[in-house]
Amino acid sequence: MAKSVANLSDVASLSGVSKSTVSRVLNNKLGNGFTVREIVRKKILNAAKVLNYRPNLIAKSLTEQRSRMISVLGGAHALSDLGNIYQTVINSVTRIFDNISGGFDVIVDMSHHKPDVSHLPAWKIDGAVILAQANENTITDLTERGVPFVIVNGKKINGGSSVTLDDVHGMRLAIQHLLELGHRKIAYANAPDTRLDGHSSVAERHQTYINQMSKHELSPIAGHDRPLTSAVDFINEAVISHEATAVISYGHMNALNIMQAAHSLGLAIPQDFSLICFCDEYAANVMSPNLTFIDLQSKKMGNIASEMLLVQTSSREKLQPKHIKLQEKLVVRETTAEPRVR
Amino acid sequence: MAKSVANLSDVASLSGVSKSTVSRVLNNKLGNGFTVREIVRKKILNAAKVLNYRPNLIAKSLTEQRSRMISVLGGAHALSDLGNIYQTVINSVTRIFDNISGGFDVIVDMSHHKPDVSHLPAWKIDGAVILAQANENTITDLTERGVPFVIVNGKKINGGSSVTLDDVHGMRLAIQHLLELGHRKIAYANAPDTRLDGHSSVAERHQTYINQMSKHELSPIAGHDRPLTSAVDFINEAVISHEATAVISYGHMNALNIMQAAHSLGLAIPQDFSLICFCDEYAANVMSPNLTFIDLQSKKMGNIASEMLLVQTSSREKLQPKHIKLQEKLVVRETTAEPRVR
DNA sequence: TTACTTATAGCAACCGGTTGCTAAAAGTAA
DNA sequence: TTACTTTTAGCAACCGGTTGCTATAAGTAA
Repeated sequence: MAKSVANLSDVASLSGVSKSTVSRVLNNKLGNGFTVREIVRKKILNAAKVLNYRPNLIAKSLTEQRSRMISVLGGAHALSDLGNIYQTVINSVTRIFDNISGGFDVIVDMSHHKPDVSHLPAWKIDGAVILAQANENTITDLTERGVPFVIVNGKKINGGSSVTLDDVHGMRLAIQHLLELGHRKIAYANAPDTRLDGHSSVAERHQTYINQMSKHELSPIAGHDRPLTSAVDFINEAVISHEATAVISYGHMNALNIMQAAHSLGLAIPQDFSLICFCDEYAANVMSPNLTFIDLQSKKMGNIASEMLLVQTSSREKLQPKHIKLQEKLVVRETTAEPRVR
Repeated sequence: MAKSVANLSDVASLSGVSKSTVSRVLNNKLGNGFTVREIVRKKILNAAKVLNYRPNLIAKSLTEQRSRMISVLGGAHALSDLGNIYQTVINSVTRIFDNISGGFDVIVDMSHHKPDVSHLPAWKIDGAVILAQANENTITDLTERGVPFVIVNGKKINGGSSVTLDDVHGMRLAIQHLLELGHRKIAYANAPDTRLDGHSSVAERHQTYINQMSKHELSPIAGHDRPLTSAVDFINEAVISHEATAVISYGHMNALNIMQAAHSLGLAIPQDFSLICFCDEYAANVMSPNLTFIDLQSKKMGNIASEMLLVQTSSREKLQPKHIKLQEKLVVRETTAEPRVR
């Protein structure tokens, strides 16, 4: 066997017609001044099957000037925490594009790039989903090449669409829920240090916590303004010393640590204090007891991002970018309750 | 602006030489009967910079007959559990290929494929890493196209290399450790139902548990032969009714559930029972208290797989596949101790 | 039978690069 | 000055497809 895989010419010579005829038949591009007799058509189809012909997509995209590849940039974020929302986003993006007829391949970039280098793959892509953020070079690159992109859960950028979350609203929901249960001493477990540098959620949730507490004439509980490093220390300070009856946690990993620490300190949730955290349904579901949480709508973000990208890639002219902000939702389960009377 | 991105011809005409000269200069393919004057060289380099020229990798790989893409198949496995070993494998594979000079792009396939369809992307790839398993069509495809591949933590397959774990040895280590501490009633928390259908680790760990117990003339504790669905039920049965003093857990998610359930039942670890689980360092590190675990060597698997693939892709002729089996290791931390005297 | 349509299929250029080979210019020895 | 090397760079084919246009065969009306 000289060549392991057959190409168009092989099919053409086996069926005794020209390359162009084979191409048109296999791609069903009849009409437009071109036809074949049924017998020729059968012969070509048969030859293709016999030779196990697969079009070389590289050659194809060279002529078509499109690759049918969608790139997800920043996939490494999905590997950084146990079960963060980006995993869910990736899941829903791939699921949607997999089901498009005509088939897009979704390729996820997982590399850990230098900050000053474009993240884009060197080949042509038809669109990109950016998780959280991408460096400036990547954006420039995208813009220059005219590749449509959608940012998921990150800052809006000129030239691209975005789907973001309303963290202010989410924090309000959390505090309101706790207030309604009767809590007054509400602590906040801030993001750990390792969190994506300066992701807006860190500042927004924290700032809103402060604002809302002050709006209700309550004082923030000590510990809110430092990254959470030791959950045990945090509980000792906020819950034990300062008598907080509820804790709002930046994310599910914080919540996990706090739950474990509470147990080791002999505290029960929600009997000794209530716990509420920001995360998505998937993360909340694998924890026990079932967490009360502010739903980060990750699946919905993925779906919307995909739809937006799909519209842009299939349209011939360049469309105006769209920006969508989703409302976070409160889901009440087992870790919040009325405060114990002390 | 007619064209958004410059191509070889643009650079050629701006610098007043031919395409071929530009190609050779930009790729540094001098020698071999070809040279340029320094002045021409400078001119070309400059023109390329001015036009912000980027080679079209699609065209390039068409002629070079290689794409410099490595595909990781079965990435969806990495999204199924919180922090499973495949995340670590993906991390180390991308890290290694990113650092190769000449640059490989690692693209991770995350889609949820039908079982009867090849997982391979439709374009040419230079190599593949298969996480756990791939369906038959994918393997056939790989073989026909002559793409070298390495299976990580899955069954060996003719035509490809593999890196696997010795689960028998791992389970022996776990049991031996517990025996040495003085445990005699050792329970096993089997994989949950949702675990990759029939992954060999499920059967191997379970079977070895049975064999080792019997070898030491001990009886398996009830519950070992059913998938773990409710950790509370499991503890009630194995630890409370049957007085197990130690639990070996199939994976870290089991362990997490068992720890939470233990707390809710008022049992302390390791005071009331010891817990040991199969997982990798990453998963073990994010749990508290620090788990005693059988280290699944995920980073090492990723590294070895990458090295093997690298050798195969860079060699001209087809190399003999290699199969490597790694020893799992016992890491003793805080969740195992001598059994309490009852 | 002739003239004009319509059906059928191939030619050849092109997508954006790479590379074997050849041609022209410059250098060097005799 | 002539003859032969060496330096320098371009021609054109090729990778594996797509597609506008044209050529030929067959069909139909007059």
